[in-house]
Amino acid sequence: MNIAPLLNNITKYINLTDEEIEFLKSKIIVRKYLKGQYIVQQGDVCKYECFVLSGCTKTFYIDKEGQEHIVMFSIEDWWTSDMGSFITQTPADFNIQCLENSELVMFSIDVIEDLYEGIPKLERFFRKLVERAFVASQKRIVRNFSLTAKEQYLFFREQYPKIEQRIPQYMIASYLGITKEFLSKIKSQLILEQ
Amino acid sequence: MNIAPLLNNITKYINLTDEEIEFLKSKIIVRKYLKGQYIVQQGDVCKYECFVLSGCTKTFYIDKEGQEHIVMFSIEDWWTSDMGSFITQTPADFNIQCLENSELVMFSIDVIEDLYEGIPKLERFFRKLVERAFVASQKRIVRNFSLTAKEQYLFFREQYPKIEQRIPQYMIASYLGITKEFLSKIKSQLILEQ
DNA sequence: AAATGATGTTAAACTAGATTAACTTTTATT
DNA sequence: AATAAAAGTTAATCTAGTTTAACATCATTT
Repeated sequence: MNIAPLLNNITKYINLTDEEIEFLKSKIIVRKYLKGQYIVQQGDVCKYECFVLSGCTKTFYIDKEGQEHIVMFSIEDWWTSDMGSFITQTPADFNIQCLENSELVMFSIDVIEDLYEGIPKLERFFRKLVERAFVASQKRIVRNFSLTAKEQYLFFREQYPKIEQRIPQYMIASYLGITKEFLSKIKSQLILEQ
Repeated sequence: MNIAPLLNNITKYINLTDEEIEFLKSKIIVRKYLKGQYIVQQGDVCKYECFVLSGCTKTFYIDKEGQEHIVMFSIEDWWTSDMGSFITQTPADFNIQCLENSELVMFSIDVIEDLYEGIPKLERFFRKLVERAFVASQKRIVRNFSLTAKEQYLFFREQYPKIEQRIPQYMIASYLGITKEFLSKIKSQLILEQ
């Protein structure tokens, strides 16, 4: 198992000694999932924070009308979990499902706590990670309020060009909070315009 | 200056010794603002993370059409800042303005860094604080996608009854992402219903 | 008490995006 | 190659929420 991408990700924010890396390696689990498999199911407690080594996941929930709403996608080098469920160990609001065969590094609550004990610097790493996630989430709220559907789609396309190619359009529509029919209309408008 | 509410807030997540409390006290600044004064202005670098001892603030941005969008309110016992600007020390997306005379504990970047050095446990405290802020932000995105304006208003009223009473309706409309006219319509519908 | 400005309401006309439904294209399975 | 299933398109109709504009109420200042 090659966890170099994880180490790269962590050492963007903090430095690790060789012993710390060994300690980290001794704690983590790498797991493979097949396309379609669930990492977390709405209603269950989310047991892991995950780092994506390869593959792609979607995080979504099913509303009271049975409609699916995609909250985020995660590809290589991203973290994913239902953080609300994970930190409080209460039932998850979200499902996390693999859209491709994927390989993930899994951090259980116990492992995370052990790591914070053994490598206190990791507390800083995760603080910075969540700070950035929070800022991204705030910016998304802002976009939802001030951009039209077309503008949001253009933003998405520019921001996540790699994701767009790997994922069916109807899922992108769901992520943007619009119907697949309307996204289709936006795309045909964009073609006419250029 | 009575910073008991701040200490209470921190000791919800971590314990502090008497020396640590003294160290903390030696570092922080408490500042008073008048109604209408700005704590942060869009375009400036956000210099402080703030804890509200008393009063009330709104965090908002002005979009390209000159329209104001309120992102959050903060009252006693809440934290506020433009975190994106603060952690990267780049120009702020948001304004933070006092809606009432307010008293705030101000943490500059340097002070925060000193505190992390002197009281490493604070790293944990702020991690947990931001984790919760992130989860709340995610849940807000979910509500934006799956609730009607009326449902969102009812949720707001239930969740933040104290805030609703202190703030003009048109600001609540802005926070909910709807026009003041439509909120007015919703309210008159609610009166007819009961 | 009058006047000004800020806040809130009502109603008519409008629009971005949803819904429905029929159809086409692409991909996967036998 | 044939079939089925999944993904994407088009168009007509509908609706939640916006826009505009006129008016009403409340609070503050003189």
